[in-house]
Amino acid sequence: MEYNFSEIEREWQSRWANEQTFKVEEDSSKPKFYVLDMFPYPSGAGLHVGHPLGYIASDIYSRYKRLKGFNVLHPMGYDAFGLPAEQYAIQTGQHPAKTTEKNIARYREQLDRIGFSFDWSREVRTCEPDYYKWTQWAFLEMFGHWYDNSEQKAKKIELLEEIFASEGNAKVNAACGDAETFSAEQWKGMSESEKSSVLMAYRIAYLGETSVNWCAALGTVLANDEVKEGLSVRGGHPVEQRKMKQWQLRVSAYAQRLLGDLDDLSWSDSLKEMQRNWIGRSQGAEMLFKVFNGSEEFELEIFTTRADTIFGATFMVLAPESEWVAKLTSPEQKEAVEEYLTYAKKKTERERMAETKKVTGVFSGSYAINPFTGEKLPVWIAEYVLAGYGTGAIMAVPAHDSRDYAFATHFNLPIIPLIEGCDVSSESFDAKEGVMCNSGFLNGMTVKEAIPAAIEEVEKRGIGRRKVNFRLRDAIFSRQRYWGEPFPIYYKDGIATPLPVENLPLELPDVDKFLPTESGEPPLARAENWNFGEWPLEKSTMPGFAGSSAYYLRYMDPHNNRGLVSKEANEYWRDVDLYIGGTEHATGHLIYSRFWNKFLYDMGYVCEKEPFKKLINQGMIQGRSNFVYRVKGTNTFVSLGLKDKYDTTEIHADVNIVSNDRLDTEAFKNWMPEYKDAEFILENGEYICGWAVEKMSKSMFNVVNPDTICDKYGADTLRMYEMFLGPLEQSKPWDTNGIDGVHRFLKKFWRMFFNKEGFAVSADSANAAELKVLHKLIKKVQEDIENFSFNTSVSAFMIAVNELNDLNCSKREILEPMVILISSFAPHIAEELWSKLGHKNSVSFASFPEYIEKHTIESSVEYPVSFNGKMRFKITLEASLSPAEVEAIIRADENTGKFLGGSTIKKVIVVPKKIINIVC
RNA sequence: GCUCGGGUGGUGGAAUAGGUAGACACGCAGGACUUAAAAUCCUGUGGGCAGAAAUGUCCGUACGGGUUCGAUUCCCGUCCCGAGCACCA
Repeated sequence: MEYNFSEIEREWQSRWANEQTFKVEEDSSKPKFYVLDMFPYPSGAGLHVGHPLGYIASDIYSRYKRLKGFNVLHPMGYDAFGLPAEQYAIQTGQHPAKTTEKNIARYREQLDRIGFSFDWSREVRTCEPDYYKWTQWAFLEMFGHWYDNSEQKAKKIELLEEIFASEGNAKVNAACGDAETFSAEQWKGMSESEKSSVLMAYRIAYLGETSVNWCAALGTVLANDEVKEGLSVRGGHPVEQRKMKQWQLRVSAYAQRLLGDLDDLSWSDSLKEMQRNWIGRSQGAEMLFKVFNGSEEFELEIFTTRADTIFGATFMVLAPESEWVAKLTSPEQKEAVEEYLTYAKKKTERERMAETKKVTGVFSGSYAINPFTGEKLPVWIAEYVLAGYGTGAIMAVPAHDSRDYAFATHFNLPIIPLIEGCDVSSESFDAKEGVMCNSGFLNGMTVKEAIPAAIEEVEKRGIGRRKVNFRLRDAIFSRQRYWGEPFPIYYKDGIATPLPVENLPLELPDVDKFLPTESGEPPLARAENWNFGEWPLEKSTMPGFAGSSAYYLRYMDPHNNRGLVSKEANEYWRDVDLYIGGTEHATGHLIYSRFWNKFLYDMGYVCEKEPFKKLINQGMIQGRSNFVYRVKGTNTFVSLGLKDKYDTTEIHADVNIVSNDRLDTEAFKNWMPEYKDAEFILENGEYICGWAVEKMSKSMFNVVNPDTICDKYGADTLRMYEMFLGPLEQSKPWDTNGIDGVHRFLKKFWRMFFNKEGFAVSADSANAAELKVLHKLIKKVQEDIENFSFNTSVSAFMIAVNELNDLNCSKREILEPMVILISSFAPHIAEELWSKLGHKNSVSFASFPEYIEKHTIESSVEYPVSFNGKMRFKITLEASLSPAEVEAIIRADENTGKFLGGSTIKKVIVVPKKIINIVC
């Protein structure tokens, strides 16, 4: 009987859907396991074979855990708000909701064909009001709270108002923007509007002026992680810096916790490292320098991580945007400084980056006093100092900082070396090592000793203090766009006021066009009556990461209309045990989600402080393009091996008409009209194509649709082949060349259950050799799945089937456990065989221990023993033995090196170089 | 520039608490079945040398050193590729 995969797959997919096989409920009798994929943005292009890679891996793991007796939550949904749908809407006038709906339907169709065990009853879509109600709710919670640094916890804003009313803000240690110190009396004397602007500086979701990434082409601001190399990640449009009033989330308040809690997560080192870099903790000191502008004296605060180099500070530098610039510019320098400021302002972020090597700056006319040497230090203004980091001012130590060095050389400022024996004649000595010199009381200390000693001295003199700085900035939360969550905020007499919770969700209104208004207002300004009562509503919408920040919580309890997630559901499912997704979210979604979760944790809404316990980054699937070579000026194409004999042009050929790099020449002629009359110069009767690894995209004609693979080979083959392609976490090109091998394997496996008459599985009991194959397989596959080494487990199946074929084995005792084992990888064929074996239930819930665990005897034991008291040998025993039995056989006499109990050893191989293998 | 990965046959990749490198698969070559093709099955397949053959032997995990009885694996240096961050003081 033939392996008719299309019929089998169609039948089982509809049964799983009809019987809701994978629907889960909270069940306290079973341990929970939560497996999550990063949900997709449903783009118009549909899925290509690269997209499901992670979904296949997570599905294999989910099915495996289900077999192991876990109650597995494995949901799927759509990150449905976003720029592409809106851009498409602007171009075509079609409502983004419509295109999104259509794209989702297409995605769902494609996903269903691959045979995933998702619980679709829990599907979420971020653009549905029932869903974004809770995104808006979380925003209001953040608006209603402030962050207490002393307790490292978010607290209610009402509490802050009480503190202000009773003692002012002097003692409040909060994460906040600039706020003048005031007393309780002053607070009470403030107007509503003044109070509101003070409180705004403390809120976790706040409206504040900040330098933002403005993308003119998209007409909106972008978060730092949405900008790469000065261009927008979506669309690649130029981005410039602008000061604007925007909604922001005080992510920076959580910097230390986001950093610290990283240690306990099972994430890859590289991903953790990326987050650490992004958070960018640096420990140093803030120091006060006396500055004099010719008429007035001030104290200028700077930040440094190298307090030890204070004796080498020869000048000071201010960021052009620093508020100190105005105070410290002397009348003589006024013109030069203003000219420089104009120059710096006009530069876009992109130009700045392109010119990082270019040294620019201007002298302010003021001087600072080095508190340790008493030396007069000129204060400069230069764009290499950033306003947003530290205090926007630095002490420059050219001998030991390469940027200061470049500046000092350019403007001819003094350089004082501070490390014994270092050479600073051509470059600075940046390493934190060596012994200090020219440094007063620090002389003779190593740098490591000098740093804390210097800070201690600074603190003692009362001119500074220890300080930790973070690179992580608050997240810009407004977008001047249409297709996003509206803010539940209205402006009452100009004061930002939260919408009452009972008015949520605030639904996205209809507009006539999706463009900004003529006056530059966001598209929501076009909506009719976009007001709350008589007051205008906020016209920005929330960014893409808003909806994806808490979706994993919503899956736990997706239909709850009283809360984001009920306490019961949350306490049962707790956190994501396994999260699979791309590394491109390392500094975006994965930071925001963790922040969002920690905030909800502080509120007591969720019970785990981290959302994603284990995280695997699947590699990207790149495209593998094929080329044909057209002889210049003709319509003749020459095969790869002969192309050097001609003058040719390389042209992309559609990979779907190429198989094993052999071109289907007839299909090629029909592919495009211009090739209709193409002629070919063949080698050995075939046209061989060239190939290259490129991004998978339409323009390269290398996009492979999973549907095509399912039609030709079936979903089970697709699933196993994607795993077989290589290690999950490695990026690799999609290459259909090897898929026949996997398909052949499934056919072979299928045939093991049949003879000429039909389905035939023997009831005879298995012999030792057959059991050995099974045991080896069970051990290997279980180990591999636990280690996410799916490619080697596919190999293990192939080996087992080959070995059993050699043994002519078709015994139920062997085959039945194999069906269960393979069901994670190839669920359709497994279900079919399982039902042919006479089982009524789905193989997904087979009694795993009954079949598998009774076979998990160690089939091969590697046992180290000591020999001559010195050397260690590895002994390999190729038999089904318990560790105790093994020990009885191979225990060696420490002194003589002779093996005890040697009578059971059948064969001892001593190969050259004294390696010993023993076969029992 | 800094950080983190990674360099193994014609190809994708196995094997690292150090122990017979190249599992498995693709491709290729030869063979069986077939009028033929497809499908299926069998054999061979890192390189050099010797041999009619079984086989033997030397060289081989980017390159150069080191530790070790023994290194693809550990250490030092060099080169190359990929990813991330990038004036963060």
